[in-house]
Amino acid sequence: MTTVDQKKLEMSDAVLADKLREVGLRPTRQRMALADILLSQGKRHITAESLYSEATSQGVNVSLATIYNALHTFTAKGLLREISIDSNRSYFDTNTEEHHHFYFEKSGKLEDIEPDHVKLARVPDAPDGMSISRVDVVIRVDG
Amino acid sequence: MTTVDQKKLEMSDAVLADKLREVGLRPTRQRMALADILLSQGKRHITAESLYSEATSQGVNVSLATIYNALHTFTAKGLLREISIDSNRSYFDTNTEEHHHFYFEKSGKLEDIEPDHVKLARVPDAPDGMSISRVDVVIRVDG
DNA sequence: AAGCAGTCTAGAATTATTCTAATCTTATGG
DNA sequence: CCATAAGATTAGAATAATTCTAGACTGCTT
Repeated sequence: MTTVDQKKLEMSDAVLADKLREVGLRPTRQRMALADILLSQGKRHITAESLYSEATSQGVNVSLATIYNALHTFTAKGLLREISIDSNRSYFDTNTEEHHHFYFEKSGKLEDIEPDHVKLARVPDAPDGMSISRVDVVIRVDG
Repeated sequence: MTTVDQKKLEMSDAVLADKLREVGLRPTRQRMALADILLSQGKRHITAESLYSEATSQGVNVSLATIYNALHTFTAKGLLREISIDSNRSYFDTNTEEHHHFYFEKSGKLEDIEPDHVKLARVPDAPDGMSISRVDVVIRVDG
């Protein structure tokens, strides 16, 4: 954050802090650092490990427990979205808008699909008095 | 299998054994027992744990390692299909045909969607010389 | 400035899955 | 048939990922 040499912050600390407060989270030092990594750059697909190493390599000292806390609370508050590929591969997506993914089976990488390249012609009604909270489409390609 | 009182096998041992041999798996005692649970009843959504307890409660003695082996080899051979919901919830589906799912966030249960109730109007081309190996649609409902 | 609720941390604990290496089984070929 | 080799199974150890714990700390309100 302001503590180190951040050349091209795309979001000021004030804006980030507000973003956190908006969803009811206190802008603590660690959360600010993680929010900076997660929210002030473009859309990204992140894992607990990748966030952890990115943070530590930037000189930000957070425990792994805090990484998990942050990922979960951010997700619960709608700042992130979780995408699960298989039992041991799950990503957090910084893009929370309706969109879908390619999954590359070989590399294990995830990639956004251009929104207008997928279209659901028919979506079933939710059973009973339930409502649909989300539709996920994952297209697996063998590359 | 034939060792115990199986009242209403919906698939004879011979048929099951052939099914295994067809995909290059030897019909061992354990695999037969698991294949019976997995393949000779209707379409089901199963976890490692649920398969394990179902097997043991039927008096079939298999180690957990064998459960995982079976689930993975069956999946690799196309007898099962894995569906991952979130980092710690993943199911094996005995229905390997193209179809999609409702996921009930409250109960954690999965349910097939009638095939003609979902329709993808547009699917993107796979990048490069890659090809699409599978399309998964999971519709989350808040019930 | 003080206090409380919320947050952070290291390390222990838990959970799920995979590995190991010894033993056993199935399919085969003589 | 029997011997053999490749393939399977197993218990238990090992690993990996995530969560828990309890004490220290910090942002926010007054």
